[in-house]
Amino acid sequence: MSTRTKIAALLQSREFGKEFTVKGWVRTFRNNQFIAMNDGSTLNNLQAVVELNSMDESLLKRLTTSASISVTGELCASLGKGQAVELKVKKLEVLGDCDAEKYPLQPKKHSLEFLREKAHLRFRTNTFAAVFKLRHVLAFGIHKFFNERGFVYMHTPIITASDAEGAGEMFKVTTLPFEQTPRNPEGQVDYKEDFFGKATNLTVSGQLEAELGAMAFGEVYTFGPTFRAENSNTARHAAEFWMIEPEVAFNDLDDNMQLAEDMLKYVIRYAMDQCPDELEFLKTRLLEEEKQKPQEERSEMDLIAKLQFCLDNEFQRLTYTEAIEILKNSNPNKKKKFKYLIDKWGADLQSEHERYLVEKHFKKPVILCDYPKEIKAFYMRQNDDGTTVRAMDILFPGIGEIIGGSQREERLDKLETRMNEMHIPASELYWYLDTRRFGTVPHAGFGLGFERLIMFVSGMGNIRDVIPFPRTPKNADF
RNA sequence: UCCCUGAUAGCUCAGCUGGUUAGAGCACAUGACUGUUAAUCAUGGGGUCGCUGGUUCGAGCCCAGCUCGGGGAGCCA
Repeated sequence: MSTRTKIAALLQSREFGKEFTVKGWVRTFRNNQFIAMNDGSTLNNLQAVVELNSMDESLLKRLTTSASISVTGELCASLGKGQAVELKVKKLEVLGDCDAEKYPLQPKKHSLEFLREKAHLRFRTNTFAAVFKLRHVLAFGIHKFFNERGFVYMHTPIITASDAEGAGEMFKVTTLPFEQTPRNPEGQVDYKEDFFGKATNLTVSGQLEAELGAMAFGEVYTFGPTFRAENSNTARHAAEFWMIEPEVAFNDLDDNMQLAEDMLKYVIRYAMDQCPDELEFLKTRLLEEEKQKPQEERSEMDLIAKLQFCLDNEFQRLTYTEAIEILKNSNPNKKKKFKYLIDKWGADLQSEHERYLVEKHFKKPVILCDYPKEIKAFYMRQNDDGTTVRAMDILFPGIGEIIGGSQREERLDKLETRMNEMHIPASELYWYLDTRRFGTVPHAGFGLGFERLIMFVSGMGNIRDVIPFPRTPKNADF
């Protein structure tokens, strides 16, 4: 068995004179002498120094970008400036060659679009190493947060037969042959012949099932893949994404908003604690990128300052009605700069309105609540005014909606009436309605788009760059 | 799906009003140099100008359709 020291540990070590073995991949080989190598344990590279004429020339020729190597040598204080320690190479072995002429990545800046096409190799770049390390840390932080608060992690089904929720277009799951699908006497596809004996789809949300768990455990959360077959071509939509959906018995909407704000702040702080190098790198990357933009489009704060600002300030809470008033009296509305002008109560807010509220008016995360019932889902709790429901959306700068949630309608009669109005078949959701029949309680929950959280924390502008192998319309490579 | 925009060397991009041999930097190869930090210097190889059709004496450039990317919108997380 070979012992190897990880670069993260070695860069911290000051055991000069001691011999270590390091294994990793070449990032660059400079001056026929200096190997910058990385093993994934840290964003930082180790400099391994080959003494001139101490190694076979043909061996050094093989030190191309991304060749895998094993290096044994003595740790010493670096003579050069960029690093504190370096390894004086005694033994060098190439484990796997990498043909520099065929290997697509070069030690230079590549566009994100180009790297997206090389998704199988992009982990080897600093940017994506940082993003996907951050993704791991944020996922872990979310589990940590809920675990510390006594939530039960619940696995809701990926394949579901309930098509009544209306959260979006669904992917069909079937084993029926596309040619000659079995038909019933009316000529429709006969799903009785299908694998599950009924039409099934990939889940668009675990919420309804999570509510069932909350009625026993009190507080549960889901964290799993979610699928939407919408033909959405934007930087913040994917066909397959991960969603976190807590559901808490006895919580009202205010508790719900507090839980969401606490959770976001907890995981952002956790990422800042665990990934200082990664965030520093991404901050610099973003500053470089913004140099290309005209002055007025640049951010006022750098990435780390933005995250810190988010931690230090209360999210702005206001009702839909208050938001409409602000928008109605806003400059862009008066000067008719909005594409969709706000004239009356009841209109759904467009992206431009949300962005105005978050980025121009309040300049911090905003929680909007108490929306008109017409523009929200059937399960949201109706307010006494008869026109609004206890819904809430959390809007983040640059991202838009990062969380959507509500207090749920726990009163059976009100829920059934609303389902009727919205033509949702109660018979198919008997199991959901049973929670309101048997020991119903007020409860609330929300859905957090995991990739949108990563986008916010990493500063990446496209959802395709925060999920390893993104699935979007016309793209399911790798 | 709609609006705008783009596709030229392995990568990033320039290419004038349609004109004869399509360029640069980086990468790669060869050599020089040797405490470099995306090393530097010299030399060299490298192109189906996204695809299909059209206009024209002549198309990288103009027109139409298609494919894919980017920005915005809708749907939402």
